[in-house]
Amino acid sequence: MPELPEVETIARGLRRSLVGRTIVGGVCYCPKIVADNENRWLAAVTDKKLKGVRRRGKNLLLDLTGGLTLWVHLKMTGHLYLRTGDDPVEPHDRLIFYFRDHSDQLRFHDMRRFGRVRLFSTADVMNQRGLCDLGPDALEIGPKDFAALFAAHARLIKPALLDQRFLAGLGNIYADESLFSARIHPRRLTHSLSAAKISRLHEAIGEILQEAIGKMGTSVDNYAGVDGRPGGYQSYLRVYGRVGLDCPRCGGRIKRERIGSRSAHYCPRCQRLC
DNA sequence: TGATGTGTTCTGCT
DNA sequence: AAGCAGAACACATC
Repeated sequence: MPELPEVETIARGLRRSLVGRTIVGGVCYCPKIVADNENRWLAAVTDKKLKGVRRRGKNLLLDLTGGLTLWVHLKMTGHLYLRTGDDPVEPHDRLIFYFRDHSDQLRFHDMRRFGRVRLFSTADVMNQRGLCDLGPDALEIGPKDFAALFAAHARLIKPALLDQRFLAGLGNIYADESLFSARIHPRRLTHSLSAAKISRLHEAIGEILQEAIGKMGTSVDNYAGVDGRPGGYQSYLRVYGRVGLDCPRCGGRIKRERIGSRSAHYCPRCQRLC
């Protein structure tokens, strides 16, 4: 499940491999993914050059010449990767862009078809729901704004961290890992945390996201970068997916519990409620 | 065969 | 108003 570090890794891969290149066409095998008039849409990006790639939370914005921006959300099982014209189309490839001068292709692959690739004018794209209502980016927010954000809301911290309107970029993996690192119980209320805990959580989120980006993301459910290489952070996970194993910090037993209708992994011994 | 998990949006409730 | 619960989406995996 791509979260901020995986999306950032993809953004960097695209910047390295495709910025400056011109799209000469495309094909869509799944109208739902483009959520629009597929033919008009693909025709509109033909002969446009990829100018740059931006990331907002878990969203990717591919800025094209002609004042156009492709908005990509990978949701749970979306992938973006490079192939050549010699590579056979794979079963869940949903959308393929062709590039000039090479046989290179950018493919959007999505087993479960929750992902979206949509085209907007660059001026308009940030007004769309899902972008205009994003909270501050988890990697960019400063300590003071972070503390103010938590003080301003009274809600369970785990669902808050997953709410992209509250803070943008974390998903289940990094939310659980960050709470573990800061020794905060996932049921704590946002406004009830001490200044020291808030500060520690802010640091933990920054450290964990940066470290995960350094490892090119976490590969669970087949995540891989645009070059097809899996990430390496899965070896460093301390609570996510480790139910019943020993806590690496205190030796307690890691628990999984439904909190806010999502699974939360934590150590009940070193992440206390009070 | 059927339950599960996953991100987001939507609806409806308190 | 704010936050929460549950449903819906789609499908491989167990």
